[in-house]
Amino acid sequence: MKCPFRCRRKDARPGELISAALEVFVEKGFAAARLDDVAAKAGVSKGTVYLYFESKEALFKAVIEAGAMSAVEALEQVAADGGSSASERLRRFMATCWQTMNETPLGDLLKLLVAESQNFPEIGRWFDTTIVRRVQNATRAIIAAGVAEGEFRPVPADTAADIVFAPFFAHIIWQRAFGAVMIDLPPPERFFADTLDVLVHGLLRVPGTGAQS
Amino acid sequence: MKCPFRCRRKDARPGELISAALEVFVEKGFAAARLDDVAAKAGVSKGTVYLYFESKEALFKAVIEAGAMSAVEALEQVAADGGSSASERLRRFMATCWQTMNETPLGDLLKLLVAESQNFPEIGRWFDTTIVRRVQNATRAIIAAGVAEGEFRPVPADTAADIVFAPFFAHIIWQRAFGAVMIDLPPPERFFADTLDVLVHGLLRVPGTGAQS
DNA sequence: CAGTACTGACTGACCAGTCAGTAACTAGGC
DNA sequence: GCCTAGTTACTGACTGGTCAGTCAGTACTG
Repeated sequence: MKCPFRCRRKDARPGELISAALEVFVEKGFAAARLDDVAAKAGVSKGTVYLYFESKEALFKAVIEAGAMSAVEALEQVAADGGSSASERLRRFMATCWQTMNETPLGDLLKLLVAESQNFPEIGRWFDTTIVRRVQNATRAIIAAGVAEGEFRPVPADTAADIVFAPFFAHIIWQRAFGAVMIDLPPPERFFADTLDVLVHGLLRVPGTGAQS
Repeated sequence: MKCPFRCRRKDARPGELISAALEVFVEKGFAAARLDDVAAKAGVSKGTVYLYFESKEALFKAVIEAGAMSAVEALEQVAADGGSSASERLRRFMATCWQTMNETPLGDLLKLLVAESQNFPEIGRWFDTTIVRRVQNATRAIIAAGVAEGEFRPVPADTAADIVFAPFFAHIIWQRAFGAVMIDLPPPERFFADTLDVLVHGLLRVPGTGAQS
């Protein structure tokens, strides 16, 4: 179990390399990231990277897939949730998304994709079908139900879903792009609570009904 | 005036190079952008780039500054606008910001900065003080006034300002990152109108007052 | 013909990707 | 237990391609 130097751990390597690569890619971007840095961060030499991944691009794809898959599992559970009111379901769903974004690498991943998807359109498309559509459809369904039941005022569900998601997306990206420079960003919990409050209030036909905070 | 080939136009070059560079940087990112491509797009050879800019990084900074400055001027005018109600002022201010983002290169610039600011923290800081603070403060002032006059419900002005801005930021970034891949994004005008409607409704103490669309 | 805007072949650095060599483990014979 | 031959995870010096940055030379201008 103790491996001071040059130890052999075939099973652990891919995971270690992927998480090291995620860090470096998020920090530098794909083009500026050096595989020597990734290897060093994972405690191996560059040659080892090529034992487990075909190329830099293959490593990049593996990083995206690994991160996204762990996130999809977390999101999967919430879809089947049949809670009381629409605003209640929306609150719970958004809370889970927010948590997933911040506690899994999905947030970092999103920032990485925003920066790089122009150079990797296939990955952008894959991300769209695997993650974005799923979350979008779930949000739309909740809002559409709320509108149908008369709890929400008659907003177009697809646009409203985008609007609900936007502030959280913005915070995730902004934090990761400028967080180091702009120290006075609001704390995540407060941001989440206040934002959801304004959004739900904006959707409700009878204001004050779905309030919580 | 007509310059078929190898003509001399000292005054026009910097501007041409900057706008060519903006395109290439936005498309590829700083690290992956090649100066040969920038030069070709501007209709000159790579050597010419170095007659007007010290280095690739200097060109990058020039791109940012040129784009941001043209935007600041456009925003400057709106601040001194003393229009009727707070929701009216907010609508007008956001409309100008939205227009500036889409009609000047500021939107492209923002996407570029999101992708690269980790590698250029000074530029991130500069952008923060020159653009972000200004817009943020203007938005906060409008919302704070609306709250003080009782038109808006008592939300924290700083957080509310971030919330108002987020959807537009998100749309700008999303469009530029994934626009080519996801064809069914809402058209900008409709997105703007619907979003502002939900947001203003969410802020108002007496719903329906500040409506327009 | 003097001055200058511009060119494009060249250099040197950097880095993705390779591969001959090494160290760590394993199985089997004693 | 100890040696040994075979296997495999890992290393790091090396290669080849790419590209930022240079500069001697060219073509246009007045």
